[in-house]
Amino acid sequence: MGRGDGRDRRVTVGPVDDAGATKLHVDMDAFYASVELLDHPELVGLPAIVGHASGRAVVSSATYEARRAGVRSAMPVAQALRLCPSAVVLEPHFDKYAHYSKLVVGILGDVTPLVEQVSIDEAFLDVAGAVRLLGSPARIGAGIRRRVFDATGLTCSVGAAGTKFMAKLASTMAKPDGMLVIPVAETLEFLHPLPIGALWGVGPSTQETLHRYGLRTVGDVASTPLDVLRGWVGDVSGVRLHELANGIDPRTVQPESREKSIGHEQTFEHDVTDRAVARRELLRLATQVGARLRSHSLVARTVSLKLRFADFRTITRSRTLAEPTNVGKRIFAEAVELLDAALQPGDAVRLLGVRGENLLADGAGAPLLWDPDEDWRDAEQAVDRVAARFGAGTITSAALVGTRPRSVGDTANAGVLREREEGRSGRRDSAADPRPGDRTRDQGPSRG
DNA sequence: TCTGGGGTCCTAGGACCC
DNA sequence: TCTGGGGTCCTAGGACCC
Repeated sequence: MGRGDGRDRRVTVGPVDDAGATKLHVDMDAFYASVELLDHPELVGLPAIVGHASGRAVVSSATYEARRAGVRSAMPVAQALRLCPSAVVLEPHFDKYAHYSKLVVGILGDVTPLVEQVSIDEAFLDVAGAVRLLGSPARIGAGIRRRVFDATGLTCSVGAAGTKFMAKLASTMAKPDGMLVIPVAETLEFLHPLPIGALWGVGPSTQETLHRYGLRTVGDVASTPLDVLRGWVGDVSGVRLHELANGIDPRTVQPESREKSIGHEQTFEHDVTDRAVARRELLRLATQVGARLRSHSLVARTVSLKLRFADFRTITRSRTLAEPTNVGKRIFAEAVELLDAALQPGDAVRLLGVRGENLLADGAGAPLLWDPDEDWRDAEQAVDRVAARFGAGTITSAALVGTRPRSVGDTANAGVLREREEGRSGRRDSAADPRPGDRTRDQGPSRG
């Protein structure tokens, strides 16, 4: 019944009560694969997957033809090809996806300013205030689908319901290239027959826990006493699951969201035992993180290292700094110490990751007069240049590294600043000090 | 041919302060 | 002198989402 119902309502230009269904979820269909097919029209209707061709790659996206053969995203490409040998493997082009994503978000922004982009291919809209001007939620949804297709040649699916969770459920059921309105009055009727995995936040682990207690459907969760549920899955998850299962989702559409962490990670093509190779990769990652922090005008107070070993065991190590930073070298210095402390002789490393956490706004307006990822000696020369131009004492060391000047009298000496930031006693910095010749090789060939 | 890369959120324990 | 309790910060791990 459930699925049949969904199909029947896919075309919503009918007597569907959409008045209260003012939360919309817009989800691009097989986004990366569909974008790639724009450039490969000869592949339309054929199985195709997007992913690197390299050994450890996984599927980023797959056409519906490939999905029919069992291909799923996050599946190893090799496994996907076993399931679907005729599938064409396409290299991803993230710049293209970002481009189309922007076009779509622009269209959504014409409907209402209340657009919350959840990922590159998904967004929520609150259209409660737009209905007077643009018509009912179903009309608005249909308009969005038409405009997106006209502007990009890509299809999307739209769900409309009374809450974000139900809207997302609706778009999922409408896929591909469909729209589904779930009238508020029919919320529980839709929800309760679904398997518990349909609940937002229920993955394999929680599902197994709930199965152990005999729960199979969302309706089962809804009728479980809250306190019992909390005992099984924890206080916060218990409350959330109980609410969602009863059609309650207090989350509003949040147009602006600030990032809480910025990181990069890389799985090696082959596990790495050479410490120097690992450090070089760490420097590359830290440099990227620093650059992205600066491009967002942020500084990180905590540097975190992620390490995955050959056996897939994964650990994280983090350190909170006395002074927040967005300087690649500084991030690298912390990360490499964490790495050296975590690594045992002979360890084979599968993946390295660097992340900046505890983000703070960088000082507004402190201009970068020197590229922070240049050598420290350049910093000292920069100090001289700046002093010559503006007069000594007009520029602070903080401005030099892109952080907010804390006191105008700060000494304009990067060396002093470096010592202050590395303030903990007894720390040697040899590990943090790549030898001169390393630099060119750090950029490494290999990628891409 | 085992298992990517970008994130968020929650839990739990210890340190530390009052 | 036999040991409370709350709050906050930090760290580590893990579940989950796209």
